[in-house]
Amino acid sequence: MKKKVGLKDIAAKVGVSTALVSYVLNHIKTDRIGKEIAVRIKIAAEELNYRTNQIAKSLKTSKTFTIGLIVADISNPFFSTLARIIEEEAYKKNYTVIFGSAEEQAERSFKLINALLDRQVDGFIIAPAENAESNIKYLIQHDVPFVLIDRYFPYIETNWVTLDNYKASLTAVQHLLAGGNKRPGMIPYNTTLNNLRERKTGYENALQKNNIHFEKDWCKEILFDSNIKSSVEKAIEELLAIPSPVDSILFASNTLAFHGLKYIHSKGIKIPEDLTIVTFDEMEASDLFYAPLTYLEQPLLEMGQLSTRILLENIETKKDPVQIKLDATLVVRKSTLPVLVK
Amino acid sequence: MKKKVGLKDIAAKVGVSTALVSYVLNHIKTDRIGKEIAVRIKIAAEELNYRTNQIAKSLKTSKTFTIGLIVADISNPFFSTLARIIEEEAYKKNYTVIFGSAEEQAERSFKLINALLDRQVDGFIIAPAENAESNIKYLIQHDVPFVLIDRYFPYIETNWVTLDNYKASLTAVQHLLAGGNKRPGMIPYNTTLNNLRERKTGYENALQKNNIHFEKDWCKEILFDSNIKSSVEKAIEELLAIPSPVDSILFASNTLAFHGLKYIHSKGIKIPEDLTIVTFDEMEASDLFYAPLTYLEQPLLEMGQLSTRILLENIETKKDPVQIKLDATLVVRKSTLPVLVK
DNA sequence: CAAAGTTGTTTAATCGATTAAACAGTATAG
DNA sequence: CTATACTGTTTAATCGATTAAACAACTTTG
Repeated sequence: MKKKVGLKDIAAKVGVSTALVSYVLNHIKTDRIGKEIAVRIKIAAEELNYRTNQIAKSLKTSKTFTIGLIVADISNPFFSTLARIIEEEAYKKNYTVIFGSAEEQAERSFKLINALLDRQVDGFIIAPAENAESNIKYLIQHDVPFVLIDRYFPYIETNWVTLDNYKASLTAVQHLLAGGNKRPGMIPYNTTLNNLRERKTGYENALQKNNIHFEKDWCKEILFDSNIKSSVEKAIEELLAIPSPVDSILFASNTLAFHGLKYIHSKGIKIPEDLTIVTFDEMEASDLFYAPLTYLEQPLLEMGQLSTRILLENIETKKDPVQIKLDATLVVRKSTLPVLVK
Repeated sequence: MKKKVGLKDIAAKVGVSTALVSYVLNHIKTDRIGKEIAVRIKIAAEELNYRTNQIAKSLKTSKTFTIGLIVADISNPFFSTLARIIEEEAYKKNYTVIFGSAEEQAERSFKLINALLDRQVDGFIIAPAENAESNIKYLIQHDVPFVLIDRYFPYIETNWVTLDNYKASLTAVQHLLAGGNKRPGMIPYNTTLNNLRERKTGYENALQKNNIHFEKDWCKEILFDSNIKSSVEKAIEELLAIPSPVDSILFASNTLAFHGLKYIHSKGIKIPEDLTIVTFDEMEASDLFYAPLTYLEQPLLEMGQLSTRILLENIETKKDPVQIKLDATLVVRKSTLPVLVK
């Protein structure tokens, strides 16, 4: 690369010390600095196209104005949308975002965290993988500011922003019941991740509250790292094969719903006549389906902005942990249109 | 944050100079260093949980092992998938990725480039916005290594990796004609971006090669920053309103196809019986449609990996510009099934 | 008018590494 | 037995900023 312009070059050109240049360009001690020389320095900086070397600045100030974003998979629309929002919010505050995909693996996430710590990021926004508690504790031990997003660990006292998954499930099931369904089934994940478990709990408690006896055959968990497509197909098959089959299904994610829907469709099952469907997450893909899905929309904008703001505040000065649960919005579409006879 | 362990601490613990510690940990001058002391240094580093401060290292070596990724919109699946691939490839080589969304605005992209240059990124991978030539020239002037991806400027001699858009369109139109269509229409973008223009050129030349007179009413351009939904609807309406309407449509992107399909469907037009459809980009969303779309699949993995590798090579040592056009794969599905009578 | 305060600027240490060059001690060669 | 080469390690400069403290030259104050 070309040799870069430094404070030294400006100082030389104007005939002053680098200290003075630094003061002028950083608007420090403005009251003490000669007005005329300040102007000359600014002009020289402009003429030389000076840009401050953040690396040098960071070394001295131990602040990089950089945040690390670690998600399971940046190509997943949920995370990439968040990433966009976070980057935008960070950019406004002069921060820059480094990201990494941890692929749902705690070990990979640990490596990423360390790689970014080596680069002295000022803090992290993390959607932690299953079993990543140790990573989180590591950050706490090292006093690194961070905010968990989407997922959190109930016994670790820290910042997080997540959906109120329990409530969301409750809402969805209430909606199913209100539409006349008698035997709502669910396809959740089999995982220790708290946010996903709460989706299941919400479902169960909704049944309970409505005095519906919950049959365990109504709920088929999908292993997180299994072949999603075939597991979902098997799950649906089973839900419909029991003596009194479920009349509706709540899917715990758009991926599950996507595969489920394809299978249901291929079996000639009619939605919502034969089966009513609700899913978590936006499901634009079903816009083209004859029965667009009713879904629980997550407030991604709020989630991304809040987590960024909380992080930046924590970087400034240490605060008490903030824990936020946001509400999903039920977007009702054709897949849950009430059908009179069922 | 906790005070961090530095070379100095290791040096103090072992009773040697920081220089020696640095040599040992970086495997330099291994032949000269006492075997026993090397072991003691490594052990001490381990015990103290030493991690090198990349900022300090970068300042001295003027290398950050960081690359900047600038795309129009990281939440767009095309770019987020690329981002994932690029990050993965970079990670393998010990590089880290900083990204920014330029929102298709050259000005924003310029700001991002400078912000990342301030952070001394070693190079860039950029999907340039329309009218961003000046940004690119700026990088060339400053001798910053970079690779353009997806888009490029024909008169700027530099590295780029893109789809062979011309050929892809050609393939798509050939496919339409082979299926018995006589009047293929197209909905491309109205833009100066070369890659998108080539899609239109490919379409036109395909007609020419097959001795089909191209009616300009067969092609309705969509403004890049218009309200896509309504422009597409209007375009389709017009394509079908002419005396001899088109019998097939090639969409220049998945976004266009998505809105187009919704509209076509709402009008009760049958695919492929009444209208045959092909689109650029993956179109998983249509998996749930009664007629999944035939599409031109882009080799994202290759694109991402190649651009990353080319960039890293250029960072190592300056090379001659590499320019690569990759082939799309036509994935044939129901939307172009040959219909005998039309 | 001497002491104290202001003003405008410079000096020099520092952040945490890297690395060329120096150096002391030992081994080898002629 | 010098001179030379090698071994193992340290010294000290450096990357490009920041910033407390020093300083010289004026002003003000009592």
